Amino acid sequence: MKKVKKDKEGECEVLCINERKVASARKTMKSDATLFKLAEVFKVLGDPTRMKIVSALLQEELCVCDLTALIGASQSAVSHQLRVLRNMGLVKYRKDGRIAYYSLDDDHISSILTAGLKHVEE
Amino acid sequence: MKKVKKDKEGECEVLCINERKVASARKTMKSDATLFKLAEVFKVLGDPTRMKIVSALLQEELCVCDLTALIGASQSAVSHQLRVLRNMGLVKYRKDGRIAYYSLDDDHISSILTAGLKHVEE
DNA sequence: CCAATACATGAATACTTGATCATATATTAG
DNA sequence: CTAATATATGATCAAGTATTCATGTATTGG
Repeated sequence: MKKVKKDKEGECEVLCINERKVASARKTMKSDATLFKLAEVFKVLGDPTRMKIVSALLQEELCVCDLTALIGASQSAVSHQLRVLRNMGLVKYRKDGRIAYYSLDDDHISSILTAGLKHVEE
Repeated sequence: MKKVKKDKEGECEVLCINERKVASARKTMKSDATLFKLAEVFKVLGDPTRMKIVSALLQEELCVCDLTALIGASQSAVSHQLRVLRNMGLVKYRKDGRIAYYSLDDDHISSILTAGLKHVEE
Protein backbone atom coordinates (compact mmCIF):
# COMPACT_ATOMS: atom_id res chain seq x y z
CA MET A 1 0.00 0.00 0.00
CA LYS A 2 2.72 2.46 -1.01
CA LYS A 3 1.72 6.07 -1.53
CA VAL A 4 3.12 6.10 -5.03
CA LYS A 5 1.74 5.60 -8.51
CA LYS A 6 3.37 4.20 -11.60
CA ASP A 7 2.94 6.59 -14.55
CA LYS A 8 3.13 5.68 -18.24
CA GLU A 9 6.95 5.82 -18.30
CA GLY A 10 7.14 3.48 -15.33
CA GLU A 11 8.44 6.18 -13.02
CA CYS A 12 7.08 6.94 -9.59
CA GLU A 13 4.84 9.91 -9.24
CA VAL A 14 4.66 10.80 -5.61
CA LEU A 15 1.66 12.36 -4.08
CA CYS A 16 1.99 14.83 -1.23
CA ILE A 17 5.65 14.07 -0.58
CA ASN A 18 7.96 17.06 -0.51
CA GLU A 19 11.02 15.53 -2.12
CA ARG A 20 13.35 18.32 -1.10
CA LYS A 21 12.46 18.18 2.56
CA VAL A 22 12.57 14.39 2.62
CA ALA A 23 15.98 14.32 0.96
CA SER A 24 17.28 16.98 3.31
CA ALA A 25 16.04 15.13 6.38
CA ARG A 26 17.44 11.85 5.13
CA LYS A 27 20.85 13.44 4.68
CA THR A 28 21.21 14.78 8.21
CA MET A 29 19.49 11.95 10.03
CA LYS A 30 21.65 9.46 11.92
CA SER A 31 21.87 5.95 10.53
CA ASP A 32 19.12 3.47 11.27
CA ALA A 33 21.57 1.45 13.36
CA THR A 34 22.46 4.46 15.49
CA LEU A 35 18.83 5.43 15.96
CA PHE A 36 18.03 1.85 16.90
CA LYS A 37 20.73 1.80 19.57
CA LEU A 38 19.56 5.17 20.82
CA ALA A 39 16.01 3.87 21.10
CA GLU A 40 17.31 0.85 23.00
CA VAL A 41 18.98 3.06 25.59
CA PHE A 42 15.83 5.10 26.07
CA LYS A 43 13.72 1.96 26.29
CA VAL A 44 15.88 0.71 29.14
CA LEU A 45 15.41 4.05 30.91
CA GLY A 46 11.70 3.88 30.15
CA ASP A 47 10.72 1.59 33.00
CA PRO A 48 9.85 2.99 36.43
CA THR A 49 11.86 0.42 38.37
CA ARG A 50 14.97 0.91 36.27
CA MET A 51 14.51 4.68 36.34
CA LYS A 52 14.42 4.58 40.13
CA ILE A 53 17.54 2.44 40.24
CA VAL A 54 19.45 4.77 37.94
CA SER A 55 18.38 7.90 39.77
CA ALA A 56 19.30 6.31 43.10
CA LEU A 57 22.80 5.72 41.74
CA LEU A 58 23.29 9.32 40.63
CA GLN A 59 25.16 10.23 43.80
CA GLU A 60 27.07 7.19 44.96
CA GLU A 61 27.37 3.47 44.54
CA LEU A 62 24.83 1.30 46.34
CA CYS A 63 24.52 -2.41 46.99
CA VAL A 64 21.56 -4.48 45.82
CA CYS A 65 20.17 -4.53 49.33
CA ASP A 66 20.25 -0.73 49.56
CA LEU A 67 18.55 -0.44 46.19
CA THR A 68 15.88 -2.93 47.19
CA ALA A 69 15.12 -0.92 50.33
CA LEU A 70 15.16 2.36 48.41
CA ILE A 71 12.86 1.64 45.53
CA GLY A 72 10.35 -0.70 47.08
CA ALA A 73 10.64 -3.70 44.80
CA SER A 74 11.61 -7.28 45.52
CA GLN A 75 15.24 -8.29 45.55
CA SER A 76 14.59 -10.52 42.58
CA ALA A 77 13.01 -7.75 40.55
CA VAL A 78 15.88 -5.40 41.33
CA SER A 79 18.42 -8.03 40.40
CA HIS A 80 16.69 -8.74 37.09
CA GLN A 81 16.53 -5.07 36.19
CA LEU A 82 20.14 -4.52 37.21
CA ARG A 83 21.11 -7.12 34.66
CA VAL A 84 19.20 -5.24 31.97
CA LEU A 85 20.97 -2.03 32.94
CA ARG A 86 24.30 -3.86 32.93
CA ASN A 87 23.71 -5.37 29.51
CA MET A 88 22.95 -1.93 28.11
CA GLY A 89 26.13 -0.53 29.65
CA LEU A 90 24.32 1.88 31.92
CA VAL A 91 25.60 0.52 35.22
CA LYS A 92 28.67 -1.39 36.35
CA TYR A 93 29.43 -3.14 39.60
CA ARG A 94 32.21 -4.32 41.81
CA LYS A 95 32.07 -7.22 44.22
CA ASP A 96 33.24 -6.90 47.81
CA GLY A 97 32.84 -10.27 49.44
CA ARG A 98 29.24 -11.24 49.00
CA ILE A 99 28.08 -7.67 48.44
CA ALA A 100 27.74 -6.20 44.93
CA TYR A 101 28.13 -2.44 44.68
CA TYR A 102 26.49 -0.90 41.63
CA SER A 103 27.25 2.47 40.10
CA LEU A 104 26.53 4.34 36.89
CA ASP A 105 28.78 3.34 34.02
CA ASP A 106 29.51 6.79 32.61
CA ASP A 107 28.75 10.47 33.13
CA HIS A 108 26.48 10.79 30.09
CA ILE A 109 23.68 9.08 31.93
CA SER A 110 23.34 11.91 34.38
CA SER A 111 23.02 14.41 31.54
CA ILE A 112 20.43 12.26 29.81
CA LEU A 113 18.29 12.34 32.95
CA THR A 114 18.86 16.07 33.39
CA ALA A 115 17.76 16.75 29.83
CA GLY A 116 14.69 14.62 30.33
CA LEU A 117 13.82 16.37 33.58
CA LYS A 118 13.77 19.73 31.82
CA HIS A 119 10.98 18.43 29.64
CA VAL A 120 9.07 16.81 32.50
CA GLU A 121 9.37 19.76 34.86
CA GLU A 122 8.20 22.18 32.13
CA MET B 1 9.68 -11.15 52.02
CA LYS B 2 11.21 -7.98 53.43
CA LYS B 3 14.90 -8.06 54.24
CA VAL B 4 14.27 -7.06 57.84
CA LYS B 5 13.99 -8.83 61.15
CA LYS B 6 12.03 -7.96 64.24
CA ASP B 7 14.24 -8.02 67.31
CA LYS B 8 13.15 -8.44 70.92
CA GLU B 9 12.17 -4.77 71.28
CA GLY B 10 10.01 -4.93 68.20
CA GLU B 11 12.34 -2.70 66.22
CA CYS B 12 13.64 -3.42 62.76
CA GLU B 13 17.15 -4.73 62.50
CA VAL B 14 18.31 -4.35 58.97
CA LEU B 15 20.77 -6.65 57.41
CA CYS B 16 23.25 -5.32 54.90
CA ILE B 17 21.48 -2.00 54.40
CA ASN B 18 23.64 1.07 54.82
CA GLU B 19 21.15 3.39 56.49
CA ARG B 20 23.18 6.52 55.90
CA LYS B 21 23.58 5.98 52.17
CA VAL B 22 19.96 4.99 51.75
CA ALA B 23 18.73 8.05 53.63
CA SER B 24 21.04 10.29 51.66
CA ALA B 25 19.88 8.87 48.35
CA ARG B 26 16.26 9.14 49.37
CA LYS B 27 16.70 12.79 50.20
CA THR B 28 18.12 13.87 46.87
CA MET B 29 16.08 11.58 44.66
CA LYS B 30 13.21 13.10 42.70
CA SER B 31 9.71 12.12 43.73
CA ASP B 32 8.23 8.86 42.52
CA ALA B 33 5.74 10.82 40.42
CA THR B 34 8.51 12.76 38.70
CA LEU B 35 10.56 9.65 38.06
CA PHE B 36 7.48 7.94 36.69
CA LYS B 37 6.84 10.77 34.24
CA LEU B 38 10.49 10.77 33.30
CA ALA B 39 10.36 7.06 32.59
CA GLU B 40 7.26 7.61 30.46
CA VAL B 41 9.07 10.14 28.30
CA PHE B 42 11.98 7.78 27.79
CA LYS B 43 9.66 4.90 27.08
CA VAL B 44 8.05 6.91 24.29
CA LEU B 45 11.49 7.62 22.86
CA GLY B 46 12.40 3.97 23.28
CA ASP B 47 10.75 2.68 20.13
CA PRO B 48 12.62 2.64 16.80
CA THR B 49 9.69 3.98 14.80
CA ARG B 50 9.08 6.87 17.17
CA MET B 51 12.80 7.55 17.45
CA LYS B 52 13.01 7.82 13.67
CA ILE B 53 10.05 10.17 13.61
CA VAL B 54 11.50 12.44 16.27
CA SER B 55 14.94 12.52 14.68
CA ALA B 56 13.39 13.30 11.30
CA LEU B 57 11.68 16.30 12.84
CA LEU B 58 14.88 17.69 14.36
CA GLN B 59 15.42 20.07 11.44
CA GLU B 60 12.03 21.12 10.13
CA GLU B 61 8.37 20.27 10.20
CA LEU B 62 7.21 17.39 8.01
CA CYS B 63 3.81 16.06 6.98
CA VAL B 64 2.66 12.53 7.71
CA CYS B 65 3.28 11.56 4.12
CA ASP B 66 6.88 12.79 4.26
CA LEU B 67 7.43 10.89 7.50
CA THR B 68 5.93 7.74 6.05
CA ALA B 69 8.29 7.92 3.09
CA LEU B 70 11.26 8.72 5.30
CA ILE B 71 11.07 6.02 7.89
CA GLY B 72 9.66 3.13 5.91
CA ALA B 73 6.59 2.29 7.94
CA SER B 74 2.94 2.20 7.02
CA GLN B 75 0.87 5.37 7.15
CA SER B 76 -1.26 3.81 9.85
CA ALA B 77 1.71 2.92 12.00
CA VAL B 78 3.15 6.41 11.64
CA SER B 79 -0.19 7.97 12.52
CA HIS B 80 -0.58 5.79 15.60
CA GLN B 81 2.91 6.63 16.82
CA LEU B 82 2.41 10.32 16.13
CA ARG B 83 -0.52 10.21 18.47
CA VAL B 84 1.62 8.65 21.18
CA LEU B 85 4.21 11.37 20.67
CA ARG B 86 1.49 14.02 20.77
CA ASN B 87 -0.03 12.66 23.97
CA MET B 88 3.38 12.78 25.63
CA GLY B 89 3.85 16.38 24.48
CA LEU B 90 6.86 15.57 22.34
CA VAL B 91 5.43 16.74 19.02
CA LYS B 92 2.78 19.22 17.95
CA TYR B 93 1.13 19.77 14.60
CA ARG B 94 -0.69 22.29 12.47
CA LYS B 95 -3.24 21.54 9.80
CA ASP B 96 -3.03 23.12 6.36
CA GLY B 97 -5.98 21.88 4.39
CA ARG B 98 -5.85 18.13 4.48
CA ILE B 99 -2.15 18.04 5.30
CA ALA B 100 -0.90 17.81 8.90
CA TYR B 101 2.54 19.26 9.52
CA TYR B 102 4.28 17.85 12.58
CA SER B 103 7.14 19.41 14.50
CA LEU B 104 8.90 18.94 17.82
CA ASP B 105 7.05 20.48 20.73
CA ASP B 106 10.01 22.01 22.54
CA ASP B 107 13.77 22.41 22.37
CA HIS B 108 14.52 20.02 25.23
CA ILE B 109 13.86 17.06 23.00
CA SER B 110 16.85 17.82 20.85
CA SER B 111 19.08 17.95 23.92
CA ILE B 112 17.70 14.66 25.19
CA LEU B 113 18.67 13.00 21.91
CA THR B 114 22.06 14.68 21.93
CA ALA B 115 22.76 13.45 25.45
CA GLY B 116 21.69 9.95 24.47
CA LEU B 117 23.88 10.00 21.38
CA LYS B 118 26.95 10.75 23.48
CA HIS B 119 26.39 7.46 25.26
CA VAL B 120 25.65 5.49 22.10
CA GLU B 121 28.57 6.90 20.14
CA GLU B 122 30.94 6.17 23.04
C1' DC C 1 31.89 -27.88 58.09
C1' DC C 2 27.36 -25.71 58.33
C1' DA C 3 24.00 -22.31 58.30
C1' DA C 4 22.96 -17.82 57.06
C1' DT C 5 23.46 -14.05 54.01
C1' DA C 6 23.78 -11.54 49.38
C1' DC C 7 22.85 -11.86 45.04
C1' DA C 8 21.65 -14.15 40.47
C1' DT C 9 18.70 -16.59 37.45
C1' DG C 10 15.36 -19.88 34.94
C1' DA C 11 10.47 -20.68 34.39
C1' DA C 12 5.81 -19.28 34.36
C1' DT C 13 2.45 -15.79 34.00
C1' DA C 14 -0.03 -11.56 33.43
C1' DC C 15 0.32 -7.49 31.20
C1' DT C 16 1.76 -4.23 27.75
C1' DT C 17 2.32 -2.75 23.19
C1' DG C 18 3.38 -2.04 18.16
C1' DA C 19 1.86 -3.39 13.67
C1' DT C 20 -1.82 -4.48 10.51
C1' DC C 21 -6.37 -4.29 8.67
C1' DA C 22 -10.43 -2.13 7.93
C1' DT C 23 -12.76 1.83 8.12
C1' DA C 24 -13.88 6.65 9.36
C1' DT C 25 -13.32 11.71 8.83
C1' DA C 26 -12.00 15.74 6.45
C1' DT C 27 -10.54 18.38 2.59
C1' DT C 28 -10.14 19.44 -2.23
C1' DA C 29 -10.16 18.82 -7.26
C1' DG C 30 -13.14 18.36 -11.11
C1' DC D 1 -21.98 16.44 -5.64
C1' DT D 2 -18.44 12.77 -6.20
C1' DA D 3 -14.12 10.71 -6.22
C1' DA D 4 -9.66 10.95 -4.63
C1' DT D 5 -6.39 12.25 -1.21
C1' DA D 6 -4.47 12.84 3.64
C1' DT D 7 -4.81 11.51 7.98
C1' DA D 8 -6.92 9.31 12.15
C1' DT D 9 -8.54 5.50 14.75
C1' DG D 10 -10.82 1.18 16.67
C1' DA D 11 -10.12 -3.77 16.83
C1' DT D 12 -7.26 -7.63 16.71
C1' DC D 13 -3.22 -10.19 17.46
C1' DA D 14 1.49 -11.57 17.90
C1' DA D 15 5.51 -10.47 20.29
C1' DG D 16 7.81 -8.52 24.06
C1' DT D 17 8.46 -7.80 29.07
C1' DA D 18 8.26 -7.05 34.20
C1' DT D 19 7.17 -9.43 38.17
C1' DT D 20 6.92 -13.42 41.15
C1' DC D 21 8.31 -17.87 42.71
C1' DA D 22 11.54 -21.19 43.39
C1' DT D 23 16.00 -22.26 43.45
C1' DG D 24 21.05 -21.83 42.55
C1' DT D 25 25.79 -19.99 43.60
C1' DA D 26 29.09 -17.73 46.37
C1' DT D 27 30.82 -15.88 50.59
C1' DT D 28 31.33 -15.59 55.53
C1' DG D 29 30.54 -16.11 60.53
C1' DG D 30 30.64 -19.43 64.12
